[in-house]
Formats: sequence, structure tokens, C-alpha cells
Amino acid sequence: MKILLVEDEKELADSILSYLKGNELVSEYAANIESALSKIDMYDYDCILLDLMLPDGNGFELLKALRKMNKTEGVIIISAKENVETKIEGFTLGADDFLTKPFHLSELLARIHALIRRKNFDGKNVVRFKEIEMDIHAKTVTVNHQPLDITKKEMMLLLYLVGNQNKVLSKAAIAEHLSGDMADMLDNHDFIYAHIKNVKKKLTEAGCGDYLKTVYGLGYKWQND
Amino acid sequence: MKILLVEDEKELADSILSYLKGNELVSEYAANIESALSKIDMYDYDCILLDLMLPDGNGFELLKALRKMNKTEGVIIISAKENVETKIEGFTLGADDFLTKPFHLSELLARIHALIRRKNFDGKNVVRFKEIEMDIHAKTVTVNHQPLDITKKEMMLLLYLVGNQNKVLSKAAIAEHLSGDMADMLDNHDFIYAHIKNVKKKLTEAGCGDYLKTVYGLGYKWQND
DNA sequence: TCAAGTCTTCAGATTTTCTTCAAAATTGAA
DNA sequence: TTCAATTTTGAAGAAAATCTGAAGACTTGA
Repeated sequence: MKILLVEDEKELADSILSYLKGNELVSEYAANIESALSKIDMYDYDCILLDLMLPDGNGFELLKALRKMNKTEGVIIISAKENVETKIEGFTLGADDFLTKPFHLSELLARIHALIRRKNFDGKNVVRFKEIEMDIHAKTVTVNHQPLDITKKEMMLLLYLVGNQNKVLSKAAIAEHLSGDMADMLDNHDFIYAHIKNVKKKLTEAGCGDYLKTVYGLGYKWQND
Repeated sequence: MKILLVEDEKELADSILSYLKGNELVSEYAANIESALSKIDMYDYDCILLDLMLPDGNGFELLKALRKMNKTEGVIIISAKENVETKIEGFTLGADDFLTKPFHLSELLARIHALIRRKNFDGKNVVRFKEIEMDIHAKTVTVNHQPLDITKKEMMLLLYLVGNQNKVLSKAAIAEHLSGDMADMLDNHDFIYAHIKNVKKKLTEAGCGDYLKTVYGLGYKWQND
């Protein structure tokens, strides 16, 4: 779960960042459009929080650039302007939500979760894939209704794969998704081998080891059909 | 695009319905939870607009029932209550958005569109050439919907050729494209022969080996009639 | 604080892909 | 037709990526 906050008011940014951090969301910060774009280019975020008034332009510019790049990150606009026209423009440009300043941090958090949930799991708390059932809240997995002993990271990995079925996920993307804390891990992918191995092993033991495929040189994917 | 409006205030409901209709959205209407549930059971909606205060219970009940049934319709809560706790509860129960009454109909419309867009977008990025489909994102190739086992370099080569169809690509250009820019490779073209051979072989086995042509003395080209 | 469970690192084994090589086949021009 | 240049081919060595088990480091809850 990784968030990018694009906001130039340092004080507000700090309080949002620390609140999100306290709620187990990894977030990064960009103070202007240019820096935001370069980060977006490098990493996959689950959600982007976008202020409209930025030193080097209007947040809408960023939104347009994003959509032109075919990026699918969810975007929540955070703005002091609350007139309907601005909102409409935001949604038209592809924003997913709009929050008016000032707002409660808890509402922001709820909206982030709603967006990520929709994006990754299509609104279900229980993600089902054929004989596999994953309860996101209870953090349990069953295969053919038999419980599967799985650790937190393994669950995150499994959910990420199933949520992006038939897409190849690069090791870099997986590393980021699992650790959040990118910098140190980006070139050391050994721990992914370990997690993949464990997940594969557990799935195989449970009798459904054929969905998780390694795509040599590119990453891993969850194969549906 | 089909919307279900669950709302007991007849007057508000009418104005929403006619506005949505005027914007080419098909909407249906339920005045209470029971009627809403039976409609949801019967039809697939893209989006449900849910008032919280309903004659036969709280809208949250409907939301819970929906998620328990594993329904994945998007839900926008429409409520006069705008305290944060209510919003949080809504999001926790799986709502996708929350709109406080009174609101502009145009904002409602924008939020509906944002939700539907998010729900339906599958982020595909495919290059198609007749029976061949290359998914750049998933990094897979299919011929007549049969997956083709292809390596990274082979995929790069194929994309390069198809992307420049009917142009003759010199071996030097291909070498540069495949190898990054390692100077030493640029005059040794043996490895291109190898890759070309493998791609040709795989395409032939898949039944479409006639597009990739050798142009003696010049290079290779992808022939589109 | 300790113990149990979890996560990450490491190094060697294995697998897959890439490049090189040399012999054979093909091509186009003399 | 002949011949030199070019391309094709299969095999093999080199390189790169992945798998594996074990060990060390970190977390967490009692």
C-alpha cells in the first residue's frame, strides 16, 4: 500500500504523512508537479493525493499527464476550492475522489481505503479465486474450505498477485508492494524469491499450485485460465 | 450503465432520476431496503445510490447485506448526516463514495462516472496485428488467443518489427535496439540471426510465419501486405 | 525478557536464456 | 554456372535469473 502526497504546504503535508504512517500506509511526498511526475514514473503507487494549487502549476496538469501516460493510479484531489465546477473538472480529468479542505484525517484515510479496495479487490472483503478464499480483514485463507497457514507478507503477496491476475508483476513492483520502504530493497530481490517459494510451497501442498507462474526475466503472475 | 437509486424522498428521487436520464444513464428506483434488495438480486447494476434514512431501516443494513452477498456494485452513499463517524462507518462497510445532502446534481453525475470508470477500467495495453496480440503490460503474446511462449529479447524484437511494419530494419538498428547500446555488439550480428531464427520458428509453429521477411543484404521487415 | 514465529540474507545448485561458433544452405551478381 | 557474400541452422559455452535450504536478524506477545 503506497501513497504519494502532492502538496506544497509543508505543515499540512507533514501532518498527513505522519497520520498515514501511523495507520500503516507507506507514503511519499512531492512538493510540486515536476517532482511528483518523476516519482510516479519510477514507482507504482496505489493512490495519489493531489493538491490543486502547486508552485509549478495546477494539479489538473498532473492529472492530465497521468492519464495521458495511461497510468491507472487512483487519484484523490484535495483542495480548498469547493465549487462544483472545479469538482466536475477534476472528475472529468479522471480523478476518483475529491475532498475539500479542511477535512478530518480519518475521513481521508477512509477514502483512501475505499479507493484502494475498489482498485484492488473490486469492493469485496473476501477475495475468491476458484477454490481459494482470502478474507482481507480476518487475514485468513482457505483452500476448498480448509484453512491455510499463511503469514502476513505471504498474504500480501498472494492478494497482490490475485488482484492483478494475468498480469506479470515485476520483482521491483512486488518488492515495493511488500516492503513499502523502497530504497534499500530495490536491487535486492532475494527476499522475494523466499516469499514466492513459500507461497508456492503452501499452495502446492494445498493442491492448487498451478496458478502462480514465474515469468523468467520479467517477474511473476497469477494465471487465470 | 445502469444505476439504482435507493431513496424514499419522492421529490428528490424524481429530480435525480430525471437528471440522470437526461445524461444518458438508465436508472431505476427503490423506495426502501426490501425493494432495493429484490431489484439487486434480479439485475446487475453498475452503481447504487444509497440514502441512509429509509422507512424500513438504515441504509447501512443494505450495504452489509450487499457485501455479504459478495455483490460488487459500486455504492455511493447520499446522506444528510455529514459527521465523520457516519462517513467512516460507510466506508468501512464497503461504500465507495459519500455525498452530503444537499449536493449539486452535476457533482453526483461526476462521481458516478468516476466510480464506473474505475470499476470497468482494466488497464490493458495491447498491440494487435491480425491474429497476433501483444500485451505490453502483461508482457504476453497470443496468436489466435493461444498463448505463445516467448523470451524477453524475442518479444522486444517482435515489437520492434511490428511497430515498424513494412520498413526494412537493418541488422545494426536491430542490434542497437536489442542490446541497449553495447558498442561491441554493433558489428557482430550473429546473435540477431539466432533471435530471428527463434522468433520465426515460434511464429511458424503458431501458424503465422509469413509476416517476418528477410531482405537479403539489408535486414528484416514485417510485411503487412 | 524471552521464546516463537516471521522475515531477510546468503551461497551454492539449477534452470533458462543469450551469444558465439562453425558448417551448411541460400542468394544475387558476374 | 560459378562464386563470394549473406543468411540459416544446431549445438555448445557463457551469462543471467531463479530456486533452495539453512542461518541470522528481526518482531511480537506472553
